[in-house]
Amino acid sequence: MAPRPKNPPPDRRAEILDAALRLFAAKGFEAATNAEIARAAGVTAAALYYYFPNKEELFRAAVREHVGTFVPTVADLTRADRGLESLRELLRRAMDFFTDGKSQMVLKIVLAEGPRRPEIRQAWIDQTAAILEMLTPFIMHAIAAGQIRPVDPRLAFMLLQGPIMSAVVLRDLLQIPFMQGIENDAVVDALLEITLPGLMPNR
Amino acid sequence: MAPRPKNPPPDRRAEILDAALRLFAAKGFEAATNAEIARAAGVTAAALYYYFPNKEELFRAAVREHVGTFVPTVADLTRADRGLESLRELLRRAMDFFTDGKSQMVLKIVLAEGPRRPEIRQAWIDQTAAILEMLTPFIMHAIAAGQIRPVDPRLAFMLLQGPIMSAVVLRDLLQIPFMQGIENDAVVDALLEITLPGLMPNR
Amino acid sequence: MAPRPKNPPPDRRAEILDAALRLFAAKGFEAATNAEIARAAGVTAAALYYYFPNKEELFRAAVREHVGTFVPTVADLTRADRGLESLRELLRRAMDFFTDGKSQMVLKIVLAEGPRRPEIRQAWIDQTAAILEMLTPFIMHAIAAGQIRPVDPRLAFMLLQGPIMSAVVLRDLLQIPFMQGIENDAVVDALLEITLPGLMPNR
Amino acid sequence: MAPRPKNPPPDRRAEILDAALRLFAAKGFEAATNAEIARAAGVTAAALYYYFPNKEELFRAAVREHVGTFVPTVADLTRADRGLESLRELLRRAMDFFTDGKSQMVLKIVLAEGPRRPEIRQAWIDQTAAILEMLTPFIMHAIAAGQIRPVDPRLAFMLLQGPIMSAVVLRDLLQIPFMQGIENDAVVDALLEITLPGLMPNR
DNA sequence: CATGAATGAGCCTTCATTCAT
DNA sequence: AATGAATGAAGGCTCATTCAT
Repeated sequence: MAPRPKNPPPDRRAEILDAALRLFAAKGFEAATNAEIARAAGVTAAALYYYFPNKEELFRAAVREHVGTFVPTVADLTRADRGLESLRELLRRAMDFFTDGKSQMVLKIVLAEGPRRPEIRQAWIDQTAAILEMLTPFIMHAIAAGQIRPVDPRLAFMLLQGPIMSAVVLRDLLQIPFMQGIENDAVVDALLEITLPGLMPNR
Repeated sequence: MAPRPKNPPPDRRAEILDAALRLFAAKGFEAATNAEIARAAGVTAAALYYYFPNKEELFRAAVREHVGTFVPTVADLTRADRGLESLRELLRRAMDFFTDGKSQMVLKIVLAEGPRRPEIRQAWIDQTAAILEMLTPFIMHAIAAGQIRPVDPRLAFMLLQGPIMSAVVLRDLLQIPFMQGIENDAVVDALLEITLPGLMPNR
Repeated sequence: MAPRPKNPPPDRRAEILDAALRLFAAKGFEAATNAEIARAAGVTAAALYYYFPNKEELFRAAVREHVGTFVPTVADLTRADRGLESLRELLRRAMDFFTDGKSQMVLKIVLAEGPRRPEIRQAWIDQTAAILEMLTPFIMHAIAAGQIRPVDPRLAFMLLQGPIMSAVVLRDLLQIPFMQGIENDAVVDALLEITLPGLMPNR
Repeated sequence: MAPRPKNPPPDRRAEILDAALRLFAAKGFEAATNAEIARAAGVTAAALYYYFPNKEELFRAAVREHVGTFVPTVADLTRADRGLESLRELLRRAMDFFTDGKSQMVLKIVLAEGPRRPEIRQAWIDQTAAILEMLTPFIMHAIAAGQIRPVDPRLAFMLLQGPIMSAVVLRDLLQIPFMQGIENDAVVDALLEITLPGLMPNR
């Protein structure tokens, strides 16, 4: 007899996490109700308690699931250190990453709940730390190689990441009309053509 | 059944708005309860309804009170157009402004509730629009004068404002340990010495 | 110098009682709020407490003002005992009386609150008692005179008053469509031509 | 946090409706609180919201449940048209029906809330319409058969139903002392012996 | 594995009432 | 004579959570 693959095994847990992330991002932790999440996941509110001890944990799990996803990308690019080329690629990837739907959900959540929920903040801290730990030696190396001028790596980070964040927040999250129509590439190009040269050593 | 403190007739409305802003920033719209806000303002929850029709309106009023406060500063500096000097001053002032307690409260609220509350988003949009309307001609003028190279003013805005936002969000709102100890001046200096030169025309 | 008649002295108390009656009839005791009544009377809610000790008393006063107004009419007609002629006149007057706006307000209130408010019920009891006290001897007299057949005066009362009440309740208070268009006169005529003959002794 | 009585799974919904009807009749819609109703039904106030979307709907459901219960009786009696005999029976049944506890609750509610709540009024309208639709041809038929004299069926209705309503309202709802002790039979007899003969054609 | 039924706690809101002015 | 400001008490409703089935 043939194996019974049956219709795709409904991964309830994943479905719930998915619905949860969506609703937490859309309405915030308090305003998103268990009932709503459950409905979106196709189960009953009571069912949530089979998979998670409580709403708080469901929330954490949903966020954890997606925070830190960008770290491997950074790892790859810094490891294969091709200098400025890697940096350019990194900026491109970062911009694309934070333009993705799920990333924006997480970002929304982190910006909204991070300031008041230690665990959320911590998750973001961990992620940032991981990235900076890889980026810092990379930048130091570039400085030593005379490719960029000596700066506090944290400031360099802000200078490069800030505009990306600004673009995502103003254009996507707050949807400021004036900022609509600015392409991801335009932002990255501006970084590459303006900020990056500024970072280079005066000849 | 209803005694009442008397003596110095304080500005209840202002006190309530103050407490409201504080608590909304600290806990979010949903999590901040009327009772809490009232207590912080030294009145009863019922008193809130004497001054505002409901929680929602109190919230809006509290936010409106402080959104847009930075606009006059931009107006002053762009009007007295002293070129790059004005821009430098503007960056310094912006950094200081968003480091102020009240501004950070508003920022927290806007980042948290803006994506889901049209009125909040609109308030921020209006503010940004006002600033950009003054900044755009200013930048165009600088381009015409050959002081900076030709760029989309919106991208210039992102390049300059992004790092400020990044600093405030990462260092102050999310309190990422790695970012602690970075002074406002350092950020502004980095902008002035790195991004700004990058904006200048190639010699 | 001429007398100073000034603009009609605002009889606040009367205005308040008026507004109160209107609103109590329209929305019921609980649903009619002090603020509403006050607004309708052109004063502040606090002002009500200058004229009445509390909402309850205002309510009673408003009802008392108008309950029993029909008694004098009955008194006149039974005193000047012109037999059946008086009875006919009485029915006509009763029908007209309860068709009047204020009477219907009171009736609405009595039917709604009477069953649960002893004072209201009592006011109605007193009124009914007064009427029956005058009507009973009148009917007894008519029986003795052989004008109507011997019946329990209370039943006679029901037979004659019931249809009037039915008309007012069904047509005016509940506004049953089917009953619209029935004139007061038609009801009175039916009573005079049908019930009254039935009351007469068999020839 | 939420234990619960179990054992005989009683019909909660019915129990709630029952308690609701009782309390709404006794204290009116506004004055009857959810907590009270719930207590009377042996559940928590929150449980009401499991079965009904809100207080208003609970109210409607409770009333609807019992309005119109008398219609089938009328149907039976008019269908099996035994002329005046049927009418006599109908009056007897009507009197008994409206003397029943539940009917009086509903009547209280309709008289109290009908004038201000369209849905309640409508329910009563529908019921009355149903009855009149059966009664009208019945009366026309009796007229045609020369059993009663030609009258507007609506007036005939008032003449017969009015005294019943009067009896119930004055004796039972308002509990006017003077009207106590009047038996249902006495009212029906009066109708049969006085009003009915009046309705008959003059010989 | 999932649900239906139910609850306790708490929140927003309304309202009658007070009292200094 | 009347009001503005404020309150205490309560009410309707929501929601996370539980548990027997």
